[in-house]
Amino acid sequence: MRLSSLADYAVVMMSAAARHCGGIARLNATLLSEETGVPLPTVQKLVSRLSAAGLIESTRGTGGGFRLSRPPASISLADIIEAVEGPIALTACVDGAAQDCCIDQTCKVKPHWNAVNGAVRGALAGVTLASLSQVPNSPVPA
Amino acid sequence: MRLSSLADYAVVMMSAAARHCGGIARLNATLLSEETGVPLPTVQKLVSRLSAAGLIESTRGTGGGFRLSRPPASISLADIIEAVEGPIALTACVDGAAQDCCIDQTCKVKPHWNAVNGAVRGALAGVTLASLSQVPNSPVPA
DNA sequence: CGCAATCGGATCATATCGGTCCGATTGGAC
DNA sequence: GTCCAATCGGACCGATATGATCCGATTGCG
Repeated sequence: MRLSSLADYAVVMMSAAARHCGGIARLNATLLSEETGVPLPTVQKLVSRLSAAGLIESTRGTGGGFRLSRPPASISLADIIEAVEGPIALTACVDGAAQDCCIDQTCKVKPHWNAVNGAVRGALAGVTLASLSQVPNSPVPA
Repeated sequence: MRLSSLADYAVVMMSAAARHCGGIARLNATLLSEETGVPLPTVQKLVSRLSAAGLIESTRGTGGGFRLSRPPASISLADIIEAVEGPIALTACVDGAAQDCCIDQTCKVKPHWNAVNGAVRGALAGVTLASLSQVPNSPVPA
């Protein structure tokens, strides 16, 4: 019931990125590490995952870096957490995924997990990077 | 963002207990293990934690066992999860607890976590053992 | 008074996670 | 055109936390 520290770092990172450049300018992992205090290798790992998830766009080479691929207002905590931790599900027995759960048939609890998962996910989806960063002068993303 | 399997087992156990006896009769860990399919040692461990949390009352000795200390309607998922996993908090930086978070001062995200935690906890607190026992189509297990 | 059954705590193996390192790729500079 | 430097990307390794197993303490009954 506690998200991994990587996910926490990712939220902080994305929030810092949104606050810095509003998703327009390009920044590198080293700068972001200095800004947020997150260890550089961890930032790099997170950049990899976030890039694979399509939340940021990374560019290699000298002068490279990355930037938000979407406006901060359209990136939610759910997006970031899913990118880092995988699907948001409190239990492994989400429907659609066959499990080795030995009590699969007699389990009366399983039908209720989806509702709970949806509620949790909704709570996370309701918080965007824009609301996290509270950027004063850029309320409208380009 | 996924609760431990122990918590999952605990919910299944409590649900089974509520369904069996409605919190009145007394049952033992062995029977519950056979009913739910949860390994016996795990059931015993969970009984210990749940008993320590005050959710169930255990009795030692021959013919002992345990029973729900409260009606199923007044026991929620939040209670069970907190008993097994500790406080419900997505991050370690809940207010009131000093952290070694190096970005404590510059962290703009921290004030928002409490709202998210509250939303998640509310979603879990809204589901009680009584509602878990009620299966929509109520198929009688063999 | 002895025995059996049950909970309770302690111990150990396992798996996931977090941190670190090295290589592949790309842009710029000469 | 070639070399070099900076950066991302993936892979390896150690540490922490979790889950399962085992043994002892306690209690009721015969």
